[in-house]
Amino acid sequence: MQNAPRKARNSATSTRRKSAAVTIHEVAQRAGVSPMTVSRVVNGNANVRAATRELVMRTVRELNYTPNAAARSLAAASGTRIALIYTNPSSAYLSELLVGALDGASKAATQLVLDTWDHMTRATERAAARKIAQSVAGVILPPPLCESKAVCSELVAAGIPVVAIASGRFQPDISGVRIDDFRAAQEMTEHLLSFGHSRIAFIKGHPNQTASALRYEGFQAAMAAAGVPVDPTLVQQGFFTYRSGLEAAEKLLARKKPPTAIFASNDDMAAAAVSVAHRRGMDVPRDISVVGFDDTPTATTVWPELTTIRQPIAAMAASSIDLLLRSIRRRKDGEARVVVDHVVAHVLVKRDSVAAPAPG
Amino acid sequence: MQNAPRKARNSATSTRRKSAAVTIHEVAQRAGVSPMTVSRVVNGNANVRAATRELVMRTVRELNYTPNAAARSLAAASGTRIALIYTNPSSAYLSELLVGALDGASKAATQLVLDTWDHMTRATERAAARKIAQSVAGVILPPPLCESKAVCSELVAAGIPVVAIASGRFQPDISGVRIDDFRAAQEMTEHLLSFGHSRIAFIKGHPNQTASALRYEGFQAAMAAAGVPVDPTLVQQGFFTYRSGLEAAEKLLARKKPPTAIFASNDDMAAAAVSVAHRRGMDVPRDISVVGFDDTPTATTVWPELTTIRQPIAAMAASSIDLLLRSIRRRKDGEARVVVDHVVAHVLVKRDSVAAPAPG
DNA sequence: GAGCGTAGTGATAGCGCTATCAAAATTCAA
DNA sequence: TTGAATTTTGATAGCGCTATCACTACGCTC
Repeated sequence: MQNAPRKARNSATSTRRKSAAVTIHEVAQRAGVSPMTVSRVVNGNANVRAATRELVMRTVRELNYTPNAAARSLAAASGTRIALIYTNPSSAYLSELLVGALDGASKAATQLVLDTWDHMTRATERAAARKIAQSVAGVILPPPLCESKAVCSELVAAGIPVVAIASGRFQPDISGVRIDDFRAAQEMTEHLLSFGHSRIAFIKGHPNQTASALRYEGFQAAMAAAGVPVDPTLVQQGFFTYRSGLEAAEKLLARKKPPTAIFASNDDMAAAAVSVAHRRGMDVPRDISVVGFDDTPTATTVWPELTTIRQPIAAMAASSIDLLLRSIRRRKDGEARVVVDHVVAHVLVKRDSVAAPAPG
Repeated sequence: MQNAPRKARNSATSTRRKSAAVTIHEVAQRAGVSPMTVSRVVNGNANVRAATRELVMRTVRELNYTPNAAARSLAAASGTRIALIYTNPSSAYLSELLVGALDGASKAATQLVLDTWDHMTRATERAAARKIAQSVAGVILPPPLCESKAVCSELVAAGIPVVAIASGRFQPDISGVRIDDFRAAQEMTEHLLSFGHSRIAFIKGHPNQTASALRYEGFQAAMAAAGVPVDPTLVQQGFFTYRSGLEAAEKLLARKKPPTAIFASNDDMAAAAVSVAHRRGMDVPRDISVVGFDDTPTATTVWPELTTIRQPIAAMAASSIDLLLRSIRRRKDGEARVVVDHVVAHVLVKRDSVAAPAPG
């Protein structure tokens, strides 16, 4: 018994509303393949002949096709959601991080979910990690969360891929996207030395982040290489906050023989150092040079603008999404977990906060 | 040549993956109605008999049913993408804006796309607006873009809903989510007056943003209401940047009889004022009080922390998404465009930058 | 040459929901 | 009481995508 013969779908006959967006069918038709093949290419997944892949990709580009995220997550039922978990909401590079992550996510038609974990104990962190592991397919961890053994181990145990972003050191269990903090600090120190500075003070970062140690080690290494001794009284502990920078700089500049340059482990502390110098009637950079690290908005907000190290956070975030997506796919295909350490280039940005030390 | 006998589909036999969530079908079955009726009830939409509605709602509650956002947006084909366009990447509240927008978007299974428009002429803005209008169903516009006639008119002409966020003044054509800048500035001024200040300086915001004018007017109104004359030489033009705050504060504090309080139109300029005060050997708040506006991270970064007006940007962004989605739906239903002006509550946050003026 | 893997591709059937329209139930007018 | 107007409900057909599996080539072994 034949069923209703109504069949000819789509085209313009549908009574249904029409969304203007390009669909996978149009791409398929144009490329002369089946929608399924397009899907495979777009997802970089299965085995598609190189020639076919090439053709489809070109068509996708021509038509400017973007997968519909809703349809995708509905069909896959696997809701490819990636969580970005952050702790300190006022962290200076948060917006750049978000912009980058969102950009990467939207290019890949992946849903990005945000989560703030504040004031957590190790136990609640564990619980939160377990919970998030059930609702997303991957996690991006900026510092200081990526340093938390509790969080990482829980996530790894749950089998979900994790990417640590801007964590100082490569961790054996989880992938990372970062700059070479050691090398960057070394270069910055060399920059200062090249101006003739030798009494260079250093304000350390928060001790719970490996990047802090690396930056300090880079500083030490450059000083040692130049044969300039590091005066231990010119090394102050900071915590990456403006406040801590204020205190550290205060101690540094209250000395009868203050340093001629201050290397702060991040921009906020450097800005604080500038503020303290001003309060004491010193001109920056004439009386003292100050440099920071990270190139956050703070660096260009204060006056004079800070010489600093640029971390391409947005690009790093976008590439974290890529990395994560690849891991997720691999995992779904039953392949073994692969841990990647992606080191991206930093840039020494020279602005107006460095000059040669005053003679004498 | 018999084919594979796999046949018995659906029900629990489906070879397809299974998502654990309760579906509309289960609710329908349990309630003894059709899925369509459940859909209607859940969407509060059409005409459903009260008794039926009641029954369905009870069942929904019993089963703890939550609509699948992906399926919903797919079926409704409701423009799934919303654009958030911003200009100044280092704008202090960008991250809060992003967090809020992303949160709202993910709750509604809407795709959020970001776009940066920098260094644009009126012509390129027009072109960009026309282009974006083709690829998204709605647009969120933070300042200063929401003040651009070119952008707004182009978008409105294309018929796509627009929400201006934190724009000072209600615009006839487009919906807005904002605080009452006038009232907020008024309250802040009253706060200063209540401490006994009368020589209050004001640093104005960028003249291209209506919020600037409103804040200034609020200041004037409060002064007038208190019968305190505004010294015109104590009013400086700023541009919302730290640098402009620096210059304005410099002029203000160089006077032989400096003000006892400075009301800056945003936090960055207030922070600059603090810095200038410090440089001149003045203590904040003992020698001079300084207040800001917006409650951006800057407000709590500097020392002392700034008394300021909190704009709940994240919440405003989330509610912009809601507003937009509703407009999009209305538009699809062929209903007339409705323009909403949503004014949310601000908060006067008292911190450490205000004290009574020094006697004498 | 029959048998049997193995890449590469396509046909089919949904994922959970809603638009559409027809059918059924109800109300109302005459 | 009956026919018409109205309200309420349900059956059906997709939204755009992907999981699954059948099928086609093309090797390869024995």
